Amino acid sequence: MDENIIVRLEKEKVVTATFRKLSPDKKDKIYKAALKLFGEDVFEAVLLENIAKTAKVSKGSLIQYFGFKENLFLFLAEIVVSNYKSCFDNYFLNESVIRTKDRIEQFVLSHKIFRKNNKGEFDFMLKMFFENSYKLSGSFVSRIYDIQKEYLKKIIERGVQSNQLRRDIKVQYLILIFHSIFIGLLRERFLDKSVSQKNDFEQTLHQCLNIVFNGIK
Amino acid sequence: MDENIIVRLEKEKVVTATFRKLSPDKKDKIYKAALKLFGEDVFEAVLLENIAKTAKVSKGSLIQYFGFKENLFLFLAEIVVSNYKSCFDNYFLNESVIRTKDRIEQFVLSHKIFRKNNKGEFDFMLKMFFENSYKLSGSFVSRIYDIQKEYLKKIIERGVQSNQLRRDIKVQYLILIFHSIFIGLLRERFLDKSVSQKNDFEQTLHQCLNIVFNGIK
Amino acid sequence: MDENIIVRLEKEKVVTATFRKLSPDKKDKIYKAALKLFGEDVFEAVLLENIAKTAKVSKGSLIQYFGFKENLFLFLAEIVVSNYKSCFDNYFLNESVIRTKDRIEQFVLSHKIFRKNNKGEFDFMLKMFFENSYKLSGSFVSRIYDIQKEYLKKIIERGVQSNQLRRDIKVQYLILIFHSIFIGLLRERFLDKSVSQKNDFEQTLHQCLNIVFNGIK
Amino acid sequence: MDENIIVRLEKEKVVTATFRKLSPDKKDKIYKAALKLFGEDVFEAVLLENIAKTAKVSKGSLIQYFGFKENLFLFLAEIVVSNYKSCFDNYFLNESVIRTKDRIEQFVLSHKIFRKNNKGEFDFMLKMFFENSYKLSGSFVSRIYDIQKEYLKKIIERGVQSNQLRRDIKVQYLILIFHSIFIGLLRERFLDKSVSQKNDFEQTLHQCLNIVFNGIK
DNA sequence: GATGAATGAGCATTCATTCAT
DNA sequence: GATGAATGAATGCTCATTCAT
Repeated sequence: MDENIIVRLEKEKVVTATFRKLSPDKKDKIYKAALKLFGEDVFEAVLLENIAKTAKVSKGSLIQYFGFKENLFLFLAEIVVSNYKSCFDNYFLNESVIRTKDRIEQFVLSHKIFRKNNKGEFDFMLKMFFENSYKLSGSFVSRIYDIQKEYLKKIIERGVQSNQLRRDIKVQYLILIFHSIFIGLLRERFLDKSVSQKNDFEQTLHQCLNIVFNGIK
Repeated sequence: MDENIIVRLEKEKVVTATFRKLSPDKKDKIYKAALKLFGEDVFEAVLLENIAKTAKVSKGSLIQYFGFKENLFLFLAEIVVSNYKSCFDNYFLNESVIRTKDRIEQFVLSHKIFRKNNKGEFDFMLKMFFENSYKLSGSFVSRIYDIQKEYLKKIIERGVQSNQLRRDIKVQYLILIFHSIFIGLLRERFLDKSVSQKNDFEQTLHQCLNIVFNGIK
Repeated sequence: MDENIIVRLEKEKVVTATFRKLSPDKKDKIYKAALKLFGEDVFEAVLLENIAKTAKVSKGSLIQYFGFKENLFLFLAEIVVSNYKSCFDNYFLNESVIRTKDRIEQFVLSHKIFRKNNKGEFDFMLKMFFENSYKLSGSFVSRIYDIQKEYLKKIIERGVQSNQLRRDIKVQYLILIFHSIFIGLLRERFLDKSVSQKNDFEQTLHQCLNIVFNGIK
Repeated sequence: MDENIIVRLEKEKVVTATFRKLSPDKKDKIYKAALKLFGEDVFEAVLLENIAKTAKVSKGSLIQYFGFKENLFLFLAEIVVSNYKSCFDNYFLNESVIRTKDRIEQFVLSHKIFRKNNKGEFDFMLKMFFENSYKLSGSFVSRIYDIQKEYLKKIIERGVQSNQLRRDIKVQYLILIFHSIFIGLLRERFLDKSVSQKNDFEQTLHQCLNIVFNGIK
């Protein structure tokens, strides 16, 4: 957990000094407990009592650390954003594919690895994307989306530079298209309980990208 | 309000006979009040008291009509789905454009008219799509999405028949692409409070469709 | 149903003129419905709605007939007392046994016939005797007990006159003993769910009377 | 208050750990308050609010201690049974009379002392015996009756052994007779508001026992 | 007179937050 | 600093009674 964030959150009165001084171990336990429970249920339905029990601290301590339930949520969102970003910053440092289409495909697919290594974070994100409730969660989603779009932007701009993509197309449109497909796939794969047939995630992604690259006419 | 739905909901114990027998006017008042408040806030945060006040009935009556708060929500969702469907069924009866790309574009754009004429329904749908909370809302979203995908399917299949679309592309992929872009646009247009620049809805839609139809290479 | 009682209850504002003017048939339906439901549950747990449904009248009518739920109960108790009394007044007119001990035994046993012919009344009485709740039910129990004690008194006084019973024993003590055993037997037979072995009602009654008549020394 | 009972009730989820950890003083205050109010009124008519006020705790605390109103009642019944039993177990340890008839008489009369020292418990028991309502109270009455019958059984069996009672009489009949008279006397003394003359409790008890011992012929 | 829709006072229960230890 | 007991505002739901038709 990035201590700089804790320091900043303390200034913003989201966490207290008492929380900052906690051992990293204890902070992490609280983070993990909140992640699990806010990833399972809607803000209103998550009880401080349960988070406390899961984190093996007292309800009183939780309040002492964050002042309000809402702040605990804000702290959580902050760390998840940070973890997501550092995970994918790192991914792009070690990216092995080169062609624009492949880079987009691999970026999306790499979320499978993220999910494997960060089950809690992934579930929380899904909850926020598609089943969130609390007014604050909107900001979390926007921040994650912005990060994702930023990555896509870099890939696309590089594709334009290297003449893999037509220069007459505005980058922002492509970002929107790819990001929408990404999110649409996520929803279909992880949430849609409807009768419509479940497509294979990888196959569908591959074909959709082909379509967008080649056109459908 | 379609009385057949009320009759069905009565059988399913979602509404009571007392509600069924209410004057259409009163039913509508209650529907409108629920629509407004469930469109503004999360299930847990919506108070029966406020719905009652808005609909100018007593809390006791509300309970008498629906038995439970949850049933009031279910009733509401049912009517919104019905209204959405009948609105767009009607739209397709009077559709004036012919080319596949135009048909998709017009379908999406026609939601502006839907929004103008059905502000409450539209806001409620956005709330459900992107800020819902309650477990039941998932089913609502799936139903609306399925309806939208059904429309897209018909347009696309016609496009294939008339040789406007390549025959080697599976329809389901195209549905996913167009629907995702549609939803992505909706989100960006109506919910995204992020710093990223707001794109013009119509222009963006037009360009995105062009891109998908022509390919980006 | 004795119309004189209805007239008296109207004067006492327990029932309204509207109720009095009802057809005997309808009055009886309401009586039967109240009997059934107040015999099954505690005053507070009996809903006017259910009585109305059972009697096939509207809740509004019930209120119109009695003004208050409590009055409906009072009416009911009054009729049950009356029915009980006329039933056993009649029993004593046709009594066939002569010996004091047999008369007491037969009186108690004849409640089996009362139960067979007046299931509703009998269950209601049990409910009142042992599982009542509402302050008013105390008065009902006392009235029934007084009637029963009156019968016992007559039997015992006759026994004294005819030299079947010792003259030095005060009648009131004998009444208390026999009545207590009667009620104790009723409770054990119809209500006691305890582990203690269930005794056969008739056999037990017979033996207990023998004991009291013969002494236990 | 027997702490072992509290521990057992905690296992049975009738009371919470929070309640168990309360100071004996506070536990007793709550017990006394519940005793008073459940002894005055029917379950449904007893308000948590009033118990809380009487015990000088908050309604929230009451719920924290017992979870449900019903559990508070169960706790209360448990302690009353326990208190009754230990009181009379102790009574029999110090019993001074010897003759069977006297032992029964003294046992019944000793309830006067119980009443003096345990006014709350006594009133609660009367309420449960004769004016209870709630389905659970049946179990309470049976348990108290069983305890009383157990005492009578021991006295009677000893009487048979010591040839004070005829050996040809089944003990269970005698238990029924004496217990019924006991309960009948209680009812007449403490509850009967009827017009029939009130008998003197002690005198009546004495005479009734005489009658049963000597026979009435 | 009959109906049943409308009402709202009333209550148990929930749970974030406070606070004493 | 940590704890968890104490609090009470808040809310969904019940149901006798009222009242308009």
